[in-house]
Amino acid sequence: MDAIAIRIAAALAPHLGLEPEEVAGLLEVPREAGRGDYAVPCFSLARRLRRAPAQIAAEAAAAASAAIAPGGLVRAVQAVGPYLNLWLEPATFAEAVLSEVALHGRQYGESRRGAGQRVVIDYSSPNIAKRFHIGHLRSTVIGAALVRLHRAQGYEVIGVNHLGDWGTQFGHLIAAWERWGEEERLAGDDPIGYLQELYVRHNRAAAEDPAYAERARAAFKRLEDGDPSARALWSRFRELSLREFARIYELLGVEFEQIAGESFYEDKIPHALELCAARGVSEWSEGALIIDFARHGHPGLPPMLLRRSDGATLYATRDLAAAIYRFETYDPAKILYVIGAPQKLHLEQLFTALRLLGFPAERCAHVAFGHVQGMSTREGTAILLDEVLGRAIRLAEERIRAGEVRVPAEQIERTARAVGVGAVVFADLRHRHLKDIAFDWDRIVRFEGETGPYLQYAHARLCSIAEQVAAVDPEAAAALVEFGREPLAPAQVGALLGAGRPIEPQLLVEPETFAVLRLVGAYPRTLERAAAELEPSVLAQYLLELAGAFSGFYHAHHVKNAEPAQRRARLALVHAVRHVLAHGLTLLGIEPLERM
RNA sequence: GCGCCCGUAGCUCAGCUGGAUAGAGCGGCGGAUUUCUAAUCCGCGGGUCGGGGGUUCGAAUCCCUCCGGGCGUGCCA
Repeated sequence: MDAIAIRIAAALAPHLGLEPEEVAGLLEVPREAGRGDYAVPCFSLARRLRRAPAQIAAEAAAAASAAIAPGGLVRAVQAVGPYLNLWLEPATFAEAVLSEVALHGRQYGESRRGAGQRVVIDYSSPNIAKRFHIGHLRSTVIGAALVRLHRAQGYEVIGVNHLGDWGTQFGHLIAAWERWGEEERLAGDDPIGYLQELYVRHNRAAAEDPAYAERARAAFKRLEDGDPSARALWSRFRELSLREFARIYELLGVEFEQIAGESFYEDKIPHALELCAARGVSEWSEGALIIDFARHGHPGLPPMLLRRSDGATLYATRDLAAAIYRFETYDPAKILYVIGAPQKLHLEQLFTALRLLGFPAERCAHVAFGHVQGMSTREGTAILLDEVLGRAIRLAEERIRAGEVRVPAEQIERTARAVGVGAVVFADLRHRHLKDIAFDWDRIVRFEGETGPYLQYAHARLCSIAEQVAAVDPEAAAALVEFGREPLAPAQVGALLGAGRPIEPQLLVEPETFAVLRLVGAYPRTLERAAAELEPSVLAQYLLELAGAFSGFYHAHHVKNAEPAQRRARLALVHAVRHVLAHGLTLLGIEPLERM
């Protein structure tokens, strides 16, 4: 919980006989005006304090009201039934919030909660030799956001791209190549498209004629057994794919600490299987090696296959070897699997297997998301990510050129890219992601309303205000030059804020201003919650609220044309909002723009 | 068959550790610019929170059940 919440809670905590941290956890913003700036519902305290909620609220309100001092943060406390409603002194609140921003500077919002702990995040993980389609976007952007959110909480994060670069699918590919492969086409300008075509063709053939399926299985077995020609082909296909993916990752601003596909764990599989055998977890059944969970106290869980009857390993085997490797190599506090909801059973099996083997499986979590419907590579119905991003960027560029062009000519391309990508990324991150979604062109490349470009626009506007204020009032800009940048010492903050100082908080008291400050003050706890709940959408929704509140302020009040003292105070607000917006957007993987 | 997930305004979604009169955006209609970016803002209309039952002082939120949709369920990943 952040300093602001604790400061607010501190006014009530002693009268409730609780610690400020506990009260801060209960703090909420009443839905309706007239019920205070904040409220503490007392229901959950009833049992602990052994009194009725309404009585708790009434007594605490009476005691807290009596203790209110002029100039303090809390201006009034009122019990309404079981609620403890409180009104803040806007000037004191403004000072409190802006002090926090000044104190932490560009690190405002971050914490060291996770310091000394490691987190492994397994995300993106596309299959090689297939095109990157819109269904792969989710794991990539959610995973990348979780990586950044955890770093902002002080964790050491190892982002792993667990490429699908092994398995029977390569049997299909190799078999297809050996049957139909044309060297010229692989050397052409769309090698991945060609590989995918081969794969699809072989898969279809296998569906009708079991002989093809058999050849695919045999080809993978050869690959796994180290057959040189199979290996050479595989390695070539893999290189071509990585080159293709690199382009997309660059566009999305995604970097991995480790690109370790399933093949990386090939030589780690024996260790995993030995462990299973040694602990008595695995057994042979119908010629295959399995873990029969029913015999280990998990009656409802279907068995997990570790080795097929022909001896080849499976996805599950490699995932198990990967998890063991990660536990033994990194000793992580968390391992997150950012993988679609359809794989829930598979991960449940994996986690249960790890527990049976004696690993702390409770540290593993499946960050699941609904799949994009109708995206099948095999059926050729997938919409390519390239296509989506390309279209979004093109539309963004048209938009920039259509109106009054504020972007310098040499920046238009870059800006269009940021806006287009921002729209697509935000469209994916803005909601909780368990529900399946139907792909919709119009929705994903929208620039108005609750979108990425809306946030970028708010940010650009903030930059523009700051720039223009600096032009008309260089003294104001100079006075605030340290605010929101490097973290400041308390004495420096004191010199910056207060009556007669550069930033006078008593000038930041209008309702629209208060609404903005309340959100700025809530940023640290929002980041904490987004990371703890593994939900980038928590941050996305918050940023929409903040940008909305700022737009309300913008239309109600002027910065540039205000009186000098007022202008400085509002400029500080502008800096603070700009910082939070830029920081939050960056965490989501969206570039904050200065002009658009 | 069994298991899991989802169902809130015409559409897309917030709200879900139970709590005050269920909120946004899009779309529709009507407005706002002699001043900092109209990719903005303000207003209006729009809901038996899938149906039913239960627990509770109180249910969109928890439990049961039914309906609808999706996914998974031993040799794919």
